Amino acid sequence: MSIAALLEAAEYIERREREAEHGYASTMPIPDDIRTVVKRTKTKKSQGSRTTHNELEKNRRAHLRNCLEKLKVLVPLGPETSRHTTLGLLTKAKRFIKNLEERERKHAVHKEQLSREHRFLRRRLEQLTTLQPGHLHSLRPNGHHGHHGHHGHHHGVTLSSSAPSPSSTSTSSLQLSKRRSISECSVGTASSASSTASSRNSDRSAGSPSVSESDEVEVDVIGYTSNQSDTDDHSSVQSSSDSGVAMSTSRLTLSEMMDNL
DNA sequence: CTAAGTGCCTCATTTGAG
DNA sequence: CTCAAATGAGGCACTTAG
Repeated sequence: MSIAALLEAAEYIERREREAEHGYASTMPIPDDIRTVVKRTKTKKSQGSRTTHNELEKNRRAHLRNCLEKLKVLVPLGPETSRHTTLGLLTKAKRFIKNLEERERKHAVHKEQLSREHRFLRRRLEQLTTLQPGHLHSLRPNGHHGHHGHHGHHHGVTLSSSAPSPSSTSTSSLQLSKRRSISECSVGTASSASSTASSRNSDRSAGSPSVSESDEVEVDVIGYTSNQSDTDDHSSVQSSSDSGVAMSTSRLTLSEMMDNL
């Protein structure tokens, strides 16, 4: 039986139930058999009242049964569906609801994580857009200063993240960086990643340029290296030229980032 | 205020399936 | 035979119309 058929059946039951509405206490038209019972109670009180009461009780139980049937449709009953009791059904429903709640909680946590990430990236973008081209050069690690004047008018910049205390890397940020580098680093990133890696290791002494030559402002958005500190909402990650820690990774042009946001 | 109606609960008994 | 479900019956609490 298909889900659609089950839903249709449930809907039918619900409709009938709404119409009958316990068969009493309803403004809806009451079926003839019930109406006669009600009439009878008004004439022959003592004897009929119990009958009415029994009818009402029967309807109430039918309503209860319908609800259980509907619940049965909603709750996955597993392989031993043939032999189910009311108690079993209710137990399974309880477990089912708990599972749903658990999933919802996990989703909420994930959503919060993503929104933090989103906030962080937004801030970074704002920082970059407000920076003047001249200032961008100051973002470069110290080792690059002065040596390569021929970069001249280029706006190319490698985002270096200031790591206030490199030893304070949290586990969550580690996971974050791993996930990011796996999911977001492209093949084209490899060169930039390696270049930033080399600059990280040697830029204080050798100073090989990690700045790409481009007419647009290039942003190494993501892929923090593992020794990089990252607080919960990334608020400690700032562009600073003296940390010597470069963010490797996928390069997006500023305009591309704008498009994405 | 009171009788009647209604909803819910509980207990005893019956019924039907495994 | 056992067990779960269905049914009948009685009772209690609450609401409502007269």
